[in-house]
Amino acid sequence: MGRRKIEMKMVMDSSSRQVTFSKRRTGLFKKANELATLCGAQVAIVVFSPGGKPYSFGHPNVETVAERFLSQGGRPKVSIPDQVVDQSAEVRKLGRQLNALLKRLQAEMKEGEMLEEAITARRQKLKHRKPANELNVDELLEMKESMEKLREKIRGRISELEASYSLLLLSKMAVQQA
Amino acid sequence: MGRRKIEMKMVMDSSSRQVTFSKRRTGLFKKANELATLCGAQVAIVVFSPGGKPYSFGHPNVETVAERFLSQGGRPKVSIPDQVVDQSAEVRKLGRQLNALLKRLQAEMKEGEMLEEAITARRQKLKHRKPANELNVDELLEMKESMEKLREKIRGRISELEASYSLLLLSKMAVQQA
DNA sequence: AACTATTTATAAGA
DNA sequence: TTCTTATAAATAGTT
Repeated sequence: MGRRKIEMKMVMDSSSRQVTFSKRRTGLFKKANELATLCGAQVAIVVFSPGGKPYSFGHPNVETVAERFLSQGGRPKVSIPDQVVDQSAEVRKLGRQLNALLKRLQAEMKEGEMLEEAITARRQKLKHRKPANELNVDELLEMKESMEKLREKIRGRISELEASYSLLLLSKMAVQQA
Repeated sequence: MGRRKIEMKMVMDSSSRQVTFSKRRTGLFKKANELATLCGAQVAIVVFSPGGKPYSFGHPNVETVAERFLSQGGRPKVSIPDQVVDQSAEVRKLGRQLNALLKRLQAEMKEGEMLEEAITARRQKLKHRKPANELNVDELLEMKESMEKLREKIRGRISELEASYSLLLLSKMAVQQA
C-alpha cells in the first residue's frame, strides 16, 4: 500500500504526528535549500516541533539573513533564531547595531531641535515687522513640516529598534539543531 | 510537454529564475502551512527574492514564534548553576520591560499625533474669523508646547531604553560567564 | 529506516 | 501572473 490522501487536520495520534513532523520538516528544509540554490535567494526558517523543540534552517546562514533584514528593514516584520554559531559574538554584534540605531535616533532628535530653533529665531525677526500676536501661515506650515519629518524619522527608527531587539533576543535563545 | 528534471544549480536566465522563485516560494509556504496544520507546529520563514524583496510566512504569526523563544527561554550552551537560572529569569523580565517601554513610546507618539491634529483642526476653525494667512500666536505656542512635550517624553523613553538594554546585556554576560 | 503506491509539486509551454 | 499537462518528487501507510 502506498501513499494515501490525508485530511488537512491535526494528526490525532501523537506518535504518527511526530513521524509526520519529522518527515515534513525534512522536506520543508530541502525545499528551502532548493529555492536558495536555484534562485540565489536567502532563506531562514524556524520551526517548533509538536514536542516543543526548535529547529532552524538558514541559507547562507541565519545571521546573514537577519542582518540583511536589519539593515534594509523590510516591511514585513520577521525574526530568526540560529543554528550553531558563536552566540556571544552574535549577541555583541547585534548589540552594537542596536546601539548604533539609538545613536542615530538621538542625532536625529537633535537635528529636529535645531530646526525648531531656527524657526523660532525667524519668528522673532518677523515680530518686528508684524503685530505681536499674528504670524505668517508659512511659518506655521514650515514648523509643522519639520515636526512631521522628525516624527517620521523617529517612527522609522523605532521599527528598526524593535526588529533589532527581537533578533537580539532570538539569537540569545538559539538552540543547536541535531 | 510536462515537468522535466532540472539540475540543482542556479537558474541562469534571470526571467526563468524569477518564475521559479515565485512558484517555489508559494510551494514552500504551502508546505510550511501544512506542517503547522498537521502537526500543530509553529513555523516562521523569511525569504529574500533574487530581486531583493523580502517575503515572510508565520504560523500563527512570526511575532508569536519569536515570543515563544523568549518565554520558554532556550538555555545557554554552557550548563548553568542554580543561581544563574534566576538570572535568566531576570533577563526575561528585563526583556518584558524593554518591550513595555517600546509600546509606551509608540503610544506616546500616537498621542502626539492626535495633539497635532487637534491643533490643526482648531486652526481651521480660526480661519473663518481671521485673514487666511494670519494666525494667533497662542496657537503657535500651543503647538510648540505639544511638540516639546512629545520630544521630552521620547527623550525620556530613550534613556530608559538604553538603561534597560545595558542591563539586559549585562545580565546576559553574567549568564554566559557562569 | 526502507519500501512503494499514490498524491502533490512543478518545469515547460501557452 | 495564471492555466495546463506531463512528469519528477514527496510522502502516508505499511513492513
